[in-house]
Amino acid sequence: MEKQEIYPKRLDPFPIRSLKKENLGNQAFEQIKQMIVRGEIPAGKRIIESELAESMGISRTPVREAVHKLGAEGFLKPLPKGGYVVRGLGISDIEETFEIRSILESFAAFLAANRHRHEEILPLEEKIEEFQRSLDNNDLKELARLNTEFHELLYALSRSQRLIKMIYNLRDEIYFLRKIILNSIDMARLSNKDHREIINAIEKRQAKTAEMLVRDHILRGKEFVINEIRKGNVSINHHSF
Amino acid sequence: MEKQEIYPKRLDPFPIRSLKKENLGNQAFEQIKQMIVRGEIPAGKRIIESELAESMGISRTPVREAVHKLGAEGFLKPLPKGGYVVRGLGISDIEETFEIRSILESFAAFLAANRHRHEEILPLEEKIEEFQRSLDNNDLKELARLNTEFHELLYALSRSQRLIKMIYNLRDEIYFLRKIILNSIDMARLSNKDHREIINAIEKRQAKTAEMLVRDHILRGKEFVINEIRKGNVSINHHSF
DNA sequence: AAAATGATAAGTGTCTACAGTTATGGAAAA
DNA sequence: TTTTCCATAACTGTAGACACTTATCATTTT
Repeated sequence: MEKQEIYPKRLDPFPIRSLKKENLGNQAFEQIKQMIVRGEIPAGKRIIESELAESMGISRTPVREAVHKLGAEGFLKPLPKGGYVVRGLGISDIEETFEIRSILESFAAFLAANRHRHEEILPLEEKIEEFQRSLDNNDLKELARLNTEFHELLYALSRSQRLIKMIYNLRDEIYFLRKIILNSIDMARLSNKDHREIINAIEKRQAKTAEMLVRDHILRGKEFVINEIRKGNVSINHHSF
Repeated sequence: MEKQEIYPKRLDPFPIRSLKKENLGNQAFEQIKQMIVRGEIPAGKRIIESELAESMGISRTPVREAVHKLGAEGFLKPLPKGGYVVRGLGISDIEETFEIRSILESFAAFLAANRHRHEEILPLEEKIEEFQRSLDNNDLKELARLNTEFHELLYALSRSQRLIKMIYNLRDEIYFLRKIILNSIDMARLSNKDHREIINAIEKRQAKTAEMLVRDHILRGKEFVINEIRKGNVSINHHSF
């Protein structure tokens, strides 16, 4: 077989959290991470530093830096004799990730209920309205973005930088699943209903209620996703060998 | 001032989780991490790659790899114009870390209650007994090790690799605080009493009870530590400038 | 045809060199 | 003496080279 691995260019916007124009190492990190979480590099594929370096027009050094960081963050799995492969996620990995998210995000909601200032609620309500409008217009492609923005606003209210970072990391790990729920119009409606209730509880500083609502929100999402996978409506990354 | 930064050698054993003899990059990672969490490199000190490289007898490349990973994991804070400084922890960082730990570790206990096999309880009970003997003999220097081993055995029962890794990371971040609680004989006794109750609940598969016990266990630890810091009995890293 | 062998290619880990940038310190100017 | 300015030193980021290890594949051997 010819050496013709092509790494496709940007499909749709991936949330780059730290977009201060960075050095090559960090740029490489974000780009490669995108390719992985989107499945553009299939699970099980070995990472070849020189290949990536060439395809990005830079030297191996910054690529290497990026690859090792991705290894440390769990997106790549080290091989016994050096190098990495793209990690694949089995159903139990996905369940695990949803469950930990349910713990962390519900805790963030708990903190948000206690710590938010009143003015900070309005932007969240606006996101909910916007989401609703997109639903009513059947404009489904906006939903993923609005959903992400809603959650990011929400977590910020927890005032816990560490917690937020952990949540983002977990979300990125299952980035490729993010649209499954919202593609079902019924689930999308249910989701926004949840959001309303969550904001309601937070606004009234009912921390325990908010916590419980978020936990159930995420666990319902988990059940739906797992079911879709089991029914074969969604394919998760398979090892390419 | 002369260039004479000396990085002291190993004081007491730091738990190296992956001690398969690694490449220089990973060795450097572990070594530098130790220096940081033990405060051998003071908070606020800028990391100088060539300095570390020389002191470890290797080139800058593997050191650089290690330093960047430590940056990604939060042990080092990036400087606006390149390079890193050792991050310092304020009281609120410490509170934050304890709180997230309380969430994650209590969840691990919840899972452990549901997922453990019966034979796995005995080793935990033995650790508790050993801890008790050390207490009775006033052999306090063993307590930190036994405590760590107990908790590691416990988390393993959760069968959730991701969760365990997150817990370890958080524990490492406040490694330098680990002895404060156990240095108080009263708190150490209380701690082992907690451990007994926790194992009891887990053995009976009372998941919710175990969860609650662990949460309170950790939050009590937090209160104690914060108080010691406030009273000035313990000094947390200060920026060296 | 299957298995063993060895040359070659592929790939990581490590080192060194160098460019560009920021900090330092001392001499010149006020 | 204090401030300004410039040369120099100190570092990081990036590239490229090389050594060593592992995989590949054609050729020989059985």
